[in-house]
Amino acid sequence: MTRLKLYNTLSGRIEEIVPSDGQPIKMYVCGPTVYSRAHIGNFRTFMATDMLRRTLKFLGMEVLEVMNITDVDDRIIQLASAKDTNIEAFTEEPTRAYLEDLATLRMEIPEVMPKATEHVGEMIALIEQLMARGHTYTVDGSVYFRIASFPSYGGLSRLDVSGIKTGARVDTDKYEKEDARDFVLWKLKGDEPPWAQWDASFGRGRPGWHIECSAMSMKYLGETFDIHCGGVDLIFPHHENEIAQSECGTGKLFAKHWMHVDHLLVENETMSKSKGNVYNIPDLLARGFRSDQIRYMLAQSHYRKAFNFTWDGLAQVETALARIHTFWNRLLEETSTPAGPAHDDVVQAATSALAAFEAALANDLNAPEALAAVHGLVSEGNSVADRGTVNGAGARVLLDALKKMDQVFACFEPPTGDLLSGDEQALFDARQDARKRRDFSAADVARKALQERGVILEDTAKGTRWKRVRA
RNA sequence: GGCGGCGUAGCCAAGUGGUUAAGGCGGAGGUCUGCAAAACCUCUACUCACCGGUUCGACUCCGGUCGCCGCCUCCA
Repeated sequence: MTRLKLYNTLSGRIEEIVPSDGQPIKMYVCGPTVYSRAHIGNFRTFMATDMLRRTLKFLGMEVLEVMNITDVDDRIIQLASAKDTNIEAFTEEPTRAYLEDLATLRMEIPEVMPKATEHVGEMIALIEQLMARGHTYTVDGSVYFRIASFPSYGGLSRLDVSGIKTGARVDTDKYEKEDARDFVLWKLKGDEPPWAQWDASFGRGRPGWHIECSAMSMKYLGETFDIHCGGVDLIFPHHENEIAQSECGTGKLFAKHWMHVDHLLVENETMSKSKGNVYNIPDLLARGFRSDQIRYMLAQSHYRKAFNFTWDGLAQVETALARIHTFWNRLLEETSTPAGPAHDDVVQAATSALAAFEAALANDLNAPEALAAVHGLVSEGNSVADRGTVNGAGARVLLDALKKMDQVFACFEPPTGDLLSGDEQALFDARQDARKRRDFSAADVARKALQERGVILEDTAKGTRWKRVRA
């Protein structure tokens, strides 16, 4: 079995992912905070983790993935209060929208998607454990983690935390801490509404942000698990804090492997509401792009490199992906060609493309290189098809290879189900009639009319095909 | 200031201490076609920000310069 080699933030090296005997690969992804619709930057990260889990499966491994839904946080409480509602009602829509977007992008649904509010008990238990082991202190009823009690703190981010001095930063928590590096595990009941408070042995209040990931990951994956994923911005302090509270709570190694996905920029700028460049999935769909094109765009980049989203780039994706779709359709048609064994060069093309594809992904999820293998298959396949040496069996071999690759990219299969409208169908038929009469000027009029509606025609030996392009 | 990353053709983007520096988009020419589209063929970086160094040999390793970016504070 080919092993996946993945960069590990913890060691700073590329290391193999090896499942514990008989166990699935256990991965945790820091999921969305459901206070508004997730944007394409969020999905850049989640697309990378989707590619990770699909690659693991492609390489023959089982996967157990947990992705949390953060449904308690200051923004949520604030927004829900302002709307005179509560957490459950307020987060319902953003959560639904998130799941809808995941489906749109054909991301596999993680095996477990726990909500923070449903795991406050586990968080309290972990905090009690930390208290018992002497890693906490309490100020005005709020419980803090004492970083001084965890000497290896800072190992993930390689930050010299001693430089972070008390009072050296703006403390938005408005709670007093012994040391600025310390972080809150439990916030004492303040002026938040009753629906944002929970009872704990150490006082009524609400959990800090970091504790939920520790509690939920360990509940479903065990105290030590394989891969922990998230955006690069979470390395510090979130993941650093997770490690501290988890390892101090259990005395065991928390996550073996840390995968961090770099950010997405829009036209070379960071996304921000003031710039008006924060796009979400419905925004892109509204511009006429299809979900498979959006998926291809997000999946094509290397996860450890900043990805620059541009409208021009998305337009380039349209053409590149159309080439693959056209090839797929061509193979479907060729499979009905008379049988006989597949030619050697066809089998060879499929085999070597698949090998290159697998090797690329196994090498730290090198998506661009994997895509090169896909396009290589398309080129060679088209080439032999043009030479007429692809019979039904050969086409099936090529299509099987492409389908195999699509287990990871999930956007190579041409969109189906799209139909011509009545008007369009009438124009299409009229053109076919005109062509039969060899009245080509009439035929071209019909084609032009269809083109203006975004329908492009292709006359082939097996009939006339049509496809829709962005108007 | 500290830590880290990036700079490859018109655009996007891989890559390696040593044969012709992947692939896609775009462009040029050709084949095919009623015309197109699709596809195929040929061409499109004598060069990998710049300057030094190490080496038999560097785009790939080291040092420096310039430029861009991220983190050190909530953030995918």
